[in-house]
Amino acid sequence: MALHVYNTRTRNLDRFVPQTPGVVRIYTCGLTVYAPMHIGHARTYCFWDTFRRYLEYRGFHVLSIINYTDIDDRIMKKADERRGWLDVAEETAASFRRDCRALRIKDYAAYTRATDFIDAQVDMVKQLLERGHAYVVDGEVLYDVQSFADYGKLSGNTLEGGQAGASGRLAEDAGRKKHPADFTLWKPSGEGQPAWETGQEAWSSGRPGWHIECSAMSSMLLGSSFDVHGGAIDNLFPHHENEVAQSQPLCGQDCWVGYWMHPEHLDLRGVKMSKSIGNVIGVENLLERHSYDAIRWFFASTHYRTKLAFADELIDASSEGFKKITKLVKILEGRLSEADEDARTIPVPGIYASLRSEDEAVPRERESFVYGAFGESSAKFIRRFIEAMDDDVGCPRATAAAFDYVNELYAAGIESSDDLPSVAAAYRCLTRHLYVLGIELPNEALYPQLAADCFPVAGGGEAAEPYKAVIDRMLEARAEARKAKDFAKSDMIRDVLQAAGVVIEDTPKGARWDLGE
RNA sequence: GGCCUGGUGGCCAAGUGGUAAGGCAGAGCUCUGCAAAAGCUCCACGCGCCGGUUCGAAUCCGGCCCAGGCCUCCA
Repeated sequence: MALHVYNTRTRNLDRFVPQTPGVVRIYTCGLTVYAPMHIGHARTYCFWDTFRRYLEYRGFHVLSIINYTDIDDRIMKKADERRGWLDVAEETAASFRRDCRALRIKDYAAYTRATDFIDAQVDMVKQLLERGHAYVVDGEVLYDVQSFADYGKLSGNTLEGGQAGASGRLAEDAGRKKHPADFTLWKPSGEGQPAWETGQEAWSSGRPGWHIECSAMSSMLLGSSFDVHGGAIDNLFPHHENEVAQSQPLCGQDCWVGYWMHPEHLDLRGVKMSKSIGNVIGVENLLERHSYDAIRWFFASTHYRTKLAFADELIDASSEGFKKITKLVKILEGRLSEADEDARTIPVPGIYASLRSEDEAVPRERESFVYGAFGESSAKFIRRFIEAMDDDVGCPRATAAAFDYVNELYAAGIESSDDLPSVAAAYRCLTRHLYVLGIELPNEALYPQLAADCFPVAGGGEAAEPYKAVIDRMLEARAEARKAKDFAKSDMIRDVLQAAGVVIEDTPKGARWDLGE
């Protein structure tokens, strides 16, 4: 099976074929930068990051851009005499970047700001007016939805239906709008608000409407037609519907955007998170309570088009299982690090290539994951992983495959295996695939190719060094005491270490220790 | 009023015609001086309810019940 994704445009699971072979162009609707990133945003952007990582795993070159809506009433409301609206926008954008990095969301090729593309937006409004898709009322430019036959096709909201609930505004807009669904392309700015000159008589100065930004920026940077347009489910209507109405008539292509993908929302115990209810959890706050990898694993455990029930206890439960995986990685890392480079080198390269099907883009791995004692398990895991991810980015099945893989490795005795090349192959296989899910476990010495693609580690790992010698000495003393069957003494030593947060496990090869959480 | 999801074991969650993945929690066993870790075994005769199609349905069709979302700024 080749990669397929659910396409909102066709309401179908479509085979994923980018316009330019080997290159995927993605535009993602970003935030309106007036408040910091919250847990819901985190889910959305973690999904897009995983999607991007999987495309890259599959051998595609990905060009993805994201926007900041930096001109908005809510931003201006936050401004005061000390901080102008642009400062508010910039500060919020900077915090978004920080939060994204903390979640290991890879950098986008570009972060566009709506106010940097005013000219492109004005130009687009002009064209829409010329083509008869828009009209001017009192200096405001409105899009004429009835001029676009396919209006409503993307979201399923037809112009005929859904007017009852809008009756209040209907009266208000009567005589101004030709149709209640007509939306703003450009509007005059209020008193003291930022305004741009357009050089037009009928709509000389003002600011852009929300929908025109994304249309203008995406087409300008990615081309008149591109592969994937993202955002989250709430953007489907009206935002994406309106974007199509604006862009399709001007793009000169049969189809403006090939694939529309809409990740579902996250909700808190059945209640939608919203600012009015006051149950918004910021990313910063979340990261104080859970590690980034526990969060990403938790996100991966539910399909992106399924509503995700969120609660701290659910992340805790999920990370209980996940720990078993990261723990194995740590154990393997420890064993491999102690060995010479020669002893752990994987001798036969290129076996991985045999797992590819002919018609697929070529994964860039050159490492031989499938090797030696655990090769069978690794091959099975890779097949299941690809099968799951090819089927509409099926992360939950990919995580299940990872659990089974890890269980098989444990069962095959990898913990105490002296066949280090085999251990190294499994280690790479596991960490490389966790990487796709946003779990980064880089080790410069053991897997430099992967480490090069990971975020730099913020030196926490070395903190234990000064204590290592002391702990090792105490464990030696404990081993002697156990040998002499002086269990009172050996348990005492263990208690002391445990009180200090050192977790001890006895293995056939001696005691193993780790710093607990 | 219109449009649209979803209801799977104590909890989370996969699974779109072939006889219920995975995780958490729970039980027993093995190993161990003990503990920890790991392993093994067990844990939904049933997938909201009622009908129907089919050799066969959690999966398709019809009806019903329930929960939720969107139609207004929202990831």
